[in-house]
Amino acid sequence: MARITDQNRVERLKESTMKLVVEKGFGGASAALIAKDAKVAAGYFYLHYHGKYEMVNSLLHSVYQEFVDRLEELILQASTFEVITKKLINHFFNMAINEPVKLKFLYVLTNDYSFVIDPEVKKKTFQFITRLKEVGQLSETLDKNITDEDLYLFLVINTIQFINQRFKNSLDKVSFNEADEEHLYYLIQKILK
Amino acid sequence: MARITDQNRVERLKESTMKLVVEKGFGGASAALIAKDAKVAAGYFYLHYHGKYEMVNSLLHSVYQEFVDRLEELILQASTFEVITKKLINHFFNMAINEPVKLKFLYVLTNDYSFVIDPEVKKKTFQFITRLKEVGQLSETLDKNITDEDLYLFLVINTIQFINQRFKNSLDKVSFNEADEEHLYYLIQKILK
Amino acid sequence: MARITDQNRVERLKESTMKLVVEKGFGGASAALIAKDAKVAAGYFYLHYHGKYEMVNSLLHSVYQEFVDRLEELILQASTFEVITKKLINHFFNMAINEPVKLKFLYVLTNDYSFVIDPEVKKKTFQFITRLKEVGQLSETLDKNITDEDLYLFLVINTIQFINQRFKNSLDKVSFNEADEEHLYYLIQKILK
Amino acid sequence: MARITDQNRVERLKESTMKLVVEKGFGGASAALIAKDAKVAAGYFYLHYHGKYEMVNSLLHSVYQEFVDRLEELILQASTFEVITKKLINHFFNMAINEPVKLKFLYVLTNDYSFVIDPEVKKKTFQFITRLKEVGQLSETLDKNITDEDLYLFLVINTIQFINQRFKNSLDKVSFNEADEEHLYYLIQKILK
DNA sequence: GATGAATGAGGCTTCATTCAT
DNA sequence: AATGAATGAAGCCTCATTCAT
Repeated sequence: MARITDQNRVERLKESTMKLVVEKGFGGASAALIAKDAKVAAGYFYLHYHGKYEMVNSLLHSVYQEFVDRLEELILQASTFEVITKKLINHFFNMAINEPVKLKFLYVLTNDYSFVIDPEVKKKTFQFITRLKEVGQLSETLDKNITDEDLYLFLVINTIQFINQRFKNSLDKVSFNEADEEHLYYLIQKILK
Repeated sequence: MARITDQNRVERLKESTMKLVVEKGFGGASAALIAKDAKVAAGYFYLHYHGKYEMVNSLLHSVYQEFVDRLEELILQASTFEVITKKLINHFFNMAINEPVKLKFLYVLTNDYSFVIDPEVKKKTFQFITRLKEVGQLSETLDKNITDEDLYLFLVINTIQFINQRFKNSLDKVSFNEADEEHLYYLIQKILK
Repeated sequence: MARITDQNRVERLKESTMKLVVEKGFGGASAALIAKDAKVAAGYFYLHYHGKYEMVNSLLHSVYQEFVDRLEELILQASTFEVITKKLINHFFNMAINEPVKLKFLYVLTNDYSFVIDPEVKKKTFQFITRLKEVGQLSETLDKNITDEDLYLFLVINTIQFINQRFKNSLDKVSFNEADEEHLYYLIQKILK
Repeated sequence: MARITDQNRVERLKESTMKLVVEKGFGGASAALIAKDAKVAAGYFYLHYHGKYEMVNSLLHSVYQEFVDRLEELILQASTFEVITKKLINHFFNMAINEPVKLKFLYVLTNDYSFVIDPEVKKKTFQFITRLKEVGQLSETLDKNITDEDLYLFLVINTIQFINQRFKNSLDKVSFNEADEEHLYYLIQKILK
């Protein structure tokens, strides 16, 4: 019971942190504000993290890790390049719909020189990307000129940018449908050929 | 008569601001740090701006405006879609080589929910983008399925992301050559067809 | 010619200083604000005073001195206690009408523990007050129980308070007429008998 | 559970604020100085007030309110005009003896154009003054020519001025005895008749 | 004489963090 | 485990003052 309460607290804290970091930036999201939004005491998160930076960084990594896990999962399922690609794009669209704050958080912090994804994690990510590239090239569904960086750029970064461009340009709630997803996939596969 | 405003001071201030905002984020780039880096008195920039936010925002807009001006210039020169596209990509590569900090600054702040490009400026930008799309579609060098947002995403955002991915992944000085530019152009034209 | 210009500058500076010290207090009346209001360069008054405090203090003393001079003049004219009293009250009402800012300035700074009238000047003032008391007591127009301090309190401080109470309680321009002056004189003479 | 707000800290803060505002004026009493004098952390009072001005203003109002409360109390006790008057004067002498800083603080800030007593409070005060005037006039112990403003001036402002004149003119500790109080009462009742 | 750009000490305030409860 | 009162370093900014022109 006590355990459950605690998990709720931590969960609320994470949600509030992501929301406020997105809205106000790392500096603008004060510990007091986050705590208040999460309905948690000001000093609460020092029981779980060493400081504000560590908390945000740790959140960033767990959000990023989710993506890496999904990427790994897709690679290991050993399906075709097209399917993997499609499913990866779908992964981000699902986030956009179900956890928009999380996706915005990922967007904001990955485009920042003061937060850097752990080199080990990045390395592992690129191992999967390399693997994916090989899958594509073997089946001749991927342009030979495309490097790992290109693949990452168009598949991952671009998808995140596509969605966030929508979030930013509209003042209302943004909705994404299958047509949007198809459209983006259409564009991306054109590059990757 | 009194001293004339020293343009070198102002210039140093701008450079230091961009550099530190890139390195440490808006919050991490303290006024004292910026002033020190610019070899200027602590309160100096309050003679030119109303506050730190205003200074950074104003810098962002003037950097963004440079891009818009270049875009306008290219559109008005009435050349082909391909030439305009190529020259636009070249514009960012030139920035990457000659003014890397400025490009990083543009990258960081355009990917942030707490800094927003003035709607009027954004609107004007998209008028040029629309114009460019029309040029492309008339000459049948641009895929009909591509929207304004797509064009902006692949031509502008993507180019900035491509370059910054390089900056981030390498610890050393990054250099770009014509081959890189060609490569990116090759990829982009594939999408735009 | 140059001399005339200069005198105007200094005069404007004094007026602006008094006005702003009244409105915003000593701390709130910044040197820049005063200079701007006086249409004078920011560093101008350092040619005449050693600093802001010195300027305000010197102004206070010259305004206070005006009163002392008037008091002396009245005493030396060797008229009756009643006439002197009436004319002293009239002196402040004239200030209220013709130089309200000056009177407010005097009011504000004399009711302040951080500005103190020079002991020498105060001493001299009380010599005149003592002299006045003697005049009153000799002619039996002044209550024997009244001390120097009482006389100063009711004649000087009270008159200033009477006028400033009016200034403060009304939002519009305040006007004083002979009836007001008569009324105050009536009240004061009741005390002094 | 967390610590309970330490009322001693708050009390010390109030004392130090009043003391330093009296000694150095609002501008001269810096937040750091006040905090140090109160033996409290630099940012402490922002937990209780929104800023320095608000703190001082709030203090002024609570000090002024004490006087209004006393005035109300005296009016409601339905005694004679003379008794009320005497007790009111006594109220200020008690403050002078027991809480001299508080009285100086009241003196300094009520004689300042940048601090204004809340109009509602002022209005209520004058309702009591009017009531007092009526009491005086009904019992024919108050001169019919005396207005509300006069009554306030001589009873309240004057008493405060009388005491503060003493404080200012003497370098040593000032003491007040019953004779002083009698003396002032004697003078005031002469006016009010 | 007069200006006003520039300085930098110091003001007000915030806020990450600690710790008594 | 959780709270929130308290701290104080550090942030942003103002402004009295200087001095090159």
